[in-house]
Amino acid sequence: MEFTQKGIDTKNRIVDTAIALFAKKGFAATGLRELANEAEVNLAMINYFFGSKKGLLKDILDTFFTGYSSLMQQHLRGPSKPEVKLRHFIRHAVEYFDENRDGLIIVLTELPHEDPEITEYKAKWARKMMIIVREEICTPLKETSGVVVSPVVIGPLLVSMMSSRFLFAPIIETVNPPGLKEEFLDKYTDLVTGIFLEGLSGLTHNQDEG
Amino acid sequence: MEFTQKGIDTKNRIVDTAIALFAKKGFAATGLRELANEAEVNLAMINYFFGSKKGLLKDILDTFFTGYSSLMQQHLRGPSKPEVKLRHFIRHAVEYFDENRDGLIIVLTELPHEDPEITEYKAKWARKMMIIVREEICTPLKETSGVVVSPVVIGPLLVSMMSSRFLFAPIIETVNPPGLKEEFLDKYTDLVTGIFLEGLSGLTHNQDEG
DNA sequence: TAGTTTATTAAACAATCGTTTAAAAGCAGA
DNA sequence: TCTGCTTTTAAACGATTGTTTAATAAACTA
Repeated sequence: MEFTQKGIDTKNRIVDTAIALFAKKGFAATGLRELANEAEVNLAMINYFFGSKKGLLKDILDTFFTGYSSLMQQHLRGPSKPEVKLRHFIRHAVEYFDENRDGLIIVLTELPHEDPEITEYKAKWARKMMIIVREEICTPLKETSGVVVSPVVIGPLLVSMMSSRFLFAPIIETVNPPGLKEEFLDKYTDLVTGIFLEGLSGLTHNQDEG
Repeated sequence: MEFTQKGIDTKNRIVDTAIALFAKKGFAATGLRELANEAEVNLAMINYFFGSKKGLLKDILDTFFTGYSSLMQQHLRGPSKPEVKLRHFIRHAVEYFDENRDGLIIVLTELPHEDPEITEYKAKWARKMMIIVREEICTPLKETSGVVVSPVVIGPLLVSMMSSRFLFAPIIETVNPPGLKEEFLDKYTDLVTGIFLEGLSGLTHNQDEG
């Protein structure tokens, strides 16, 4: 079964609106008819291209994980010192999260939920990422600084820090009107990097007020 | 409408199993019939006590927010230095998260989702917490250290750090079998506190391997 | 152009959803 | 025991769910 150009177009249209809707309303709370209408696509096309609703979710998760995993390979692997690599990685990861806010929200909100079809799949990615964190951060850190941390603790901690602003964004923007600041991303990256490496006491002269 | 003891019992039974199911499968993915069966309660009792499914969710969110907000009032308010208060607060918050893992997961996974009935409600709590963070952390930090951070950035960041392990727990435990370590909570608290205040470079001799 | 594959459509499928109803049961105080 | 209130029950409500089917349209290939 080969896809033609027109087919790819509608397939992308489905994925794009699915990402937006799943992030806004949640995966389970989003109906396929609503999705089909929003994407201006016939209802049956979703099952035609993705087999099932969960197949569509898997496709979305896969895209996000692939991009994130590639970022880890690219910036965390290598002989440099962990602190140096972390600086680079955090900058690119935050940027990636910003460009894929909805995908990030879907991943984080669906992560804890048990679903036999999806769980095994998520575990596969988790394993892959834990290995990198262990080999590139935990082990070197132990050898050079004597600091012993587990990858299954420091990994999620780092992800949570980098994604915090984006996960809370929908509710924050109802409290604090969206800043629309050009420099926000840089400031946020500096803050996360600074705190992760040197803590609150190591911060000097950040200004992201507003 | 006054509740009798028997009524309170079944009401609690509904809430308890709802917390477990909502955390495990997600709010929208959990059916009321499944919940009623699990709680060994008649289906109609849910609407009888909580008005609607969303009413039940609100009740759960409210309990969690009330407890967390109380913790902020208790340990963040006061004349002590921010660093000192933060140490105390983080310890108690992590403990609270551990004792209410399922409630925490429900809050975090439902947070980003748009729902007119719930959004306004969540915003009310968010506002309340932001005020405390601003007055007790951001402002003092600015005056003493010159460090300028926004409460809508540092607040979510701190929450994300403290909750990271619990949010990722379900998927991590499929990769790394649950440790069941008595001392884990203390180690985790020390790690979060240490990184938040002094960063990765400030850590000395943590061991939570396994 | 004929033949084959891919894309799209409207309609129907059975199942489940949250909610409501009206009647029965349980339980209090008088 | 009777009265008024709370709790519980079974049944049905209409709406919506994800999925499938069979037929048609469109696109590509030889």
